[in-house]
Amino acid sequence: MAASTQSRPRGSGRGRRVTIADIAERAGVTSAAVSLAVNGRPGVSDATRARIMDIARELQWEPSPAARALAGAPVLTVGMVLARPAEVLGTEAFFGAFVAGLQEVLSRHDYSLQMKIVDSTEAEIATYRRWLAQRRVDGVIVVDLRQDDPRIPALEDLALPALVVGGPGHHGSLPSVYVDDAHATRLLVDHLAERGHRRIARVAGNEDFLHILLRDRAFTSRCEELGVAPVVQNAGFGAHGAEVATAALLAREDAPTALIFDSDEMALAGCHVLEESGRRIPQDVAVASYEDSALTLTHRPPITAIGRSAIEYGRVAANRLLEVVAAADAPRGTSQEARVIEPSLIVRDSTAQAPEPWSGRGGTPA
Amino acid sequence: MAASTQSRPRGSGRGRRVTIADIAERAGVTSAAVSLAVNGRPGVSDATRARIMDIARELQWEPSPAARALAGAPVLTVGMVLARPAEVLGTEAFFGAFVAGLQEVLSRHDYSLQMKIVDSTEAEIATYRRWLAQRRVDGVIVVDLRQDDPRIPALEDLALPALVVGGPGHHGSLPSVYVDDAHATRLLVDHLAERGHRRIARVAGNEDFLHILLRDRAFTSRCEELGVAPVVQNAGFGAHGAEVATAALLAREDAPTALIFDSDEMALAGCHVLEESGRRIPQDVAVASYEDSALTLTHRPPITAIGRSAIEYGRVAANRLLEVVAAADAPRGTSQEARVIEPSLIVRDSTAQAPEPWSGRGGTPA
DNA sequence: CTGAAAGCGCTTACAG
DNA sequence: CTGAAAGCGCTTACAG
Repeated sequence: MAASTQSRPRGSGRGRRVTIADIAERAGVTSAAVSLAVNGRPGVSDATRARIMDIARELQWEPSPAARALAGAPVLTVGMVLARPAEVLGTEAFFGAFVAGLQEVLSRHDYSLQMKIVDSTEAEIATYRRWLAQRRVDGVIVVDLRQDDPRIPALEDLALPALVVGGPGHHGSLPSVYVDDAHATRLLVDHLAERGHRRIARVAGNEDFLHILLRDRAFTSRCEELGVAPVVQNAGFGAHGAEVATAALLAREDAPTALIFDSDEMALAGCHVLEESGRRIPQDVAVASYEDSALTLTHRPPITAIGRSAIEYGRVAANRLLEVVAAADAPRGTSQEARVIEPSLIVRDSTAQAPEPWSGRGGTPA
Repeated sequence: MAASTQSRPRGSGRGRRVTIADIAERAGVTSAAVSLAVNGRPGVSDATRARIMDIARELQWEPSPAARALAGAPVLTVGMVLARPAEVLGTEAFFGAFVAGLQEVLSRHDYSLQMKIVDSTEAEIATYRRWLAQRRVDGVIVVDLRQDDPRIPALEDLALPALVVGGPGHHGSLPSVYVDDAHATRLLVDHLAERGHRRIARVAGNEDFLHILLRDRAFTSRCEELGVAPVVQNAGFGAHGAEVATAALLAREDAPTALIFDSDEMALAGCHVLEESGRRIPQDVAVASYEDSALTLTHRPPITAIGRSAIEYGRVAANRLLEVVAAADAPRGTSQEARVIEPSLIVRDSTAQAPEPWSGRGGTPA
């Protein structure tokens, strides 16, 4: 190893680190001048600023985040607390993609994302409180929004810049970004109705989450508007729930001719049940998913899905959070507003065909 | 909002924060004594320590990470740089699960994970250098190990505690954790050979990565030991590559009777091609995957897979990294060693059956 | 076991 | 535009 073997200061780092004092000495100015110069603030002449910058580069100076934070500057970190077990997060395609999108934007702005996994909503709120007291983060991003979520009043009280992912509604006075699930629902229902389906079922995920609830409502009301018979089958989350739910739907006398699943994982699981039962997709049953992914694309037939890219969702959330954090320093601005992501429908073969006429084994003809 | 509207110190936080000076004053000791007490270090009597702790709790004191870091204490953060676009990361099931496993362990130890996405290996190395200079992290975790990886010598030089995920070999003098891919390969090949397969193909991912290369080698040599004809079909990563590769294999005169895929995503894509071509799994072709997931389990038939849980891999890596970081403070210990994760084989229906006798359309009979 | 002090590397008023 | 200083909240020697 090329590193010096003599004992170095605690932690790490080879030799003494370069500080603004070193730069100041070389430049023949005070460290305050250096601070102003490197932070692009007025107070030094252009000539001195240039000289200082050159020396900083030459000395390979890097600012100390700790010193900056201690002196009151932003810590350039945002936090996200997850009150779900690693097992659940790890198996959900949405999580990885969302985080990747967040990271991409945050990294570009020299921000980092601090994540923490806890096991209850109370622990989540306690973490926000602690992060604020420690000045560990400049803001937080709140996910998995629920109806009447206790985190919202807690955060409103805390004066910690926060962005809620989810809505509309139920995010109190906090800024939010969300995908318009009602619109997505209408896209799906309209598409299936157009294809001639008159009995459409929704295989619904965990209804604790607000967006699931919003889909339920939009689904029922849109079906009714179109004179279509809506069925909502609760499935909890995950593949297994979707299998059971699909089987239950198939067993009905008036079995639906089209199924909409809340996630790509659920859709796949449902498809397998359909195939096993001998149904063909889309000839016997049409299938669509609220979540697009490599899986929906790869499946045979490829599955019609809502093009809400989780990566893009992450990017939008990160950009919005950075705005919110920046606004927190400024005089109270108009940062409360929500931002909506408009979903699109990607039509694929799984809904390519009209349902075959029902050969009278019960159920109301449309 | 209940928060005070009067101007508060820059950043955030309501009112003046509680410091060890406040505790010291209340307890009638110096702040040094408080520091010793709250950090569980000797130097204060048990009685004073207890009194100090009580007051700290009462005042809801939280240590300032910035002040601690500036004073030389560990920053309680580890870093991970990813030199892959968010798009790729986001669609890979492994990433989310691995991160979830890392986070679970790190969170429990009050460590946080700092991630950064860059677009080249050079940028990755530059990031390590910068993080070290800034004292931003206590250590880093290196993923996506390649043959003769330039990051290894760079990190050996940098005296930044680092854990390599990958191996064996090619991690230089750095500690490493890895899944024994050679062993996994033998498990798969042996299983298929036992089932009577004599023409086995490996649909291989991106061979830039060391673990893919190690699988290739182990695959060929094990097949030869067992008198089985090995075929390695390069597919790059992702679903599309796997489809093309599978189709190519099926087109061969001596088409294999068993296919091993490098990931669950690839396996699913391959299965769809098989199904489209009219092949039945496992009657006509057996399928196995190096990566287990909800998808391999949900598929019909369920797919035989290596039980290398990405979440568990993340947990092991996190624990090992924490050891490495702790060892960096201590006199140079024996932290260079590698730690191996032993994979297991989960047999499912996709390999349930012996291949049907080859009705003489070419190829060498076994 | 306890006290008084220096120092970590910045930023931010406040004088000149 | 520039200088001298205080302060952020800790930890760590170093004396008593």
